[in-house]
Amino acid sequence: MAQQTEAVHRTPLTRDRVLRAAVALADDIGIEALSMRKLAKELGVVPMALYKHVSNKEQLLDGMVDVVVGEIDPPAPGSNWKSAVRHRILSARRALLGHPWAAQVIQSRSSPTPVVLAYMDSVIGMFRTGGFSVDLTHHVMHALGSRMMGITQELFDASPAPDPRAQRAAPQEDAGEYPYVMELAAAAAHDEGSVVGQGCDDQFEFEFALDLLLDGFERLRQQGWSSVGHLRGKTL
Amino acid sequence: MAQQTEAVHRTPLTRDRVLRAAVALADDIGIEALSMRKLAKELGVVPMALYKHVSNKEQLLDGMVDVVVGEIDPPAPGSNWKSAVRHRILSARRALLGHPWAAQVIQSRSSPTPVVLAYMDSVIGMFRTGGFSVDLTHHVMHALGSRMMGITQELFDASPAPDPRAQRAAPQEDAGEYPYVMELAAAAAHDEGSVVGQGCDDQFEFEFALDLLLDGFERLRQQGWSSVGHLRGKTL
DNA sequence: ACCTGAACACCGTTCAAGT
DNA sequence: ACCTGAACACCGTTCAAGT
Repeated sequence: MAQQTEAVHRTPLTRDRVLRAAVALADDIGIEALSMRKLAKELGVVPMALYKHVSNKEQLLDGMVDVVVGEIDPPAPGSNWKSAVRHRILSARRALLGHPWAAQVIQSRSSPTPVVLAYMDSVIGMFRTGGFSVDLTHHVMHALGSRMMGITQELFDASPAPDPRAQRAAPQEDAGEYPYVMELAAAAAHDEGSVVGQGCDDQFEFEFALDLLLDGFERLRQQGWSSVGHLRGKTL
Repeated sequence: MAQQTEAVHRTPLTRDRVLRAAVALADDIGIEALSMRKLAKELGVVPMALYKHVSNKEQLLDGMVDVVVGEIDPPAPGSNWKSAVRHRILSARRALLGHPWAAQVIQSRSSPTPVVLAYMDSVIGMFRTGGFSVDLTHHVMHALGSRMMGITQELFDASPAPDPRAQRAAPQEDAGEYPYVMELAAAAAHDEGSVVGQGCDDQFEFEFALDLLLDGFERLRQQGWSSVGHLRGKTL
């Protein structure tokens, strides 16, 4: 115990070591259980020692996101815009899936770090060099939203959560309520041939939505779409 | 003060009063500042009194979401599927915009309440009665994701956050870094004719992405699209 | 100048003691 | 049986006292 503390103290604490330890700890115990105090204990230092390398917990989370974004593959050169964007986003998704907490933390950040900004810049560049106008690129980036980072926002699960609370809260609507939800859930459970409830193929759903958007983008690009002439909230 | 406490005590505490007070308090002080203790003080009761009506803070948040979802307009009858879905989702968005914390809280819920499930069911029903197969409806609901609740996931802002930290963290890359981001930000700031930085019309961006998806859905419906024959993660 | 123990101002929730 | 004060086991962060 004292020996381990000694050994840990030998390698000096750096911002990088703090961030990597935070990522590993969050992977291990979950983001909601991650605290400055536990992280300090994991590194064999006193909690206050962390504040030499990250000014507060928010900056720690920023840094953790940077670690994940660093795991995204560099852009593959020499392909058309669509497959370039597609591969980059699917690579971001792969990086994200390695860290269950990452999607949630990324979405909680209030302003992008330089690392995130650099990733965005490269994606924007793919559209621009692929023949998208500044105007269209702008709207297309908004339409991608967090999907650009490989994040998909699923509050629809097609498996209405065998949650004990739901049962208790609505005793009379067990059987015939939510007929359309039930229909979908039943079909999803069936066509997979797997256990009831699991059902959905997340990767398929992600690519389905991504391709739907990319195809839409391509169509607008070919049409020479422009926001000029469209109704805007603020008139000129 | 004592008078007010007296008056508040007269009307008995109910789950509904607790939830409405929580919504009002979160609107007022922000979701991160909302605590069981502050909510109790606001209602003039001891913290533990809340636990008679919500079993823990998670269930309080569930209930707060239900209040917001309750503000979504009922479906307008007798229109085609696309305008029905469009209006319902834009109504959800309007409800959400009244409560700055709502989007974040909705996305943090692990399983839908009966109220949320009922809303989902009605949206699914619009697709089904509009001629969508169970299969296509399923994937289309996934593609909508949280946009179905009026939520858009913007981590791209087109205004690279005049954050003092970013300046400090990257001193040499002030000017020429992120050229594509800068190009977009400049164009967004310009074509609005407004103050630099504000730039984007969120409502326009939301509707742009929503219509892009709905148009894509319509195209697939007309084609009689089916997931059978498409590559899936799990082969049959 | 650096480092850190103790303290501050909070949390959500449990529980036993009071009515 | 109901209600609630005090306590428990935590937080992130400040700060003054030590080296």
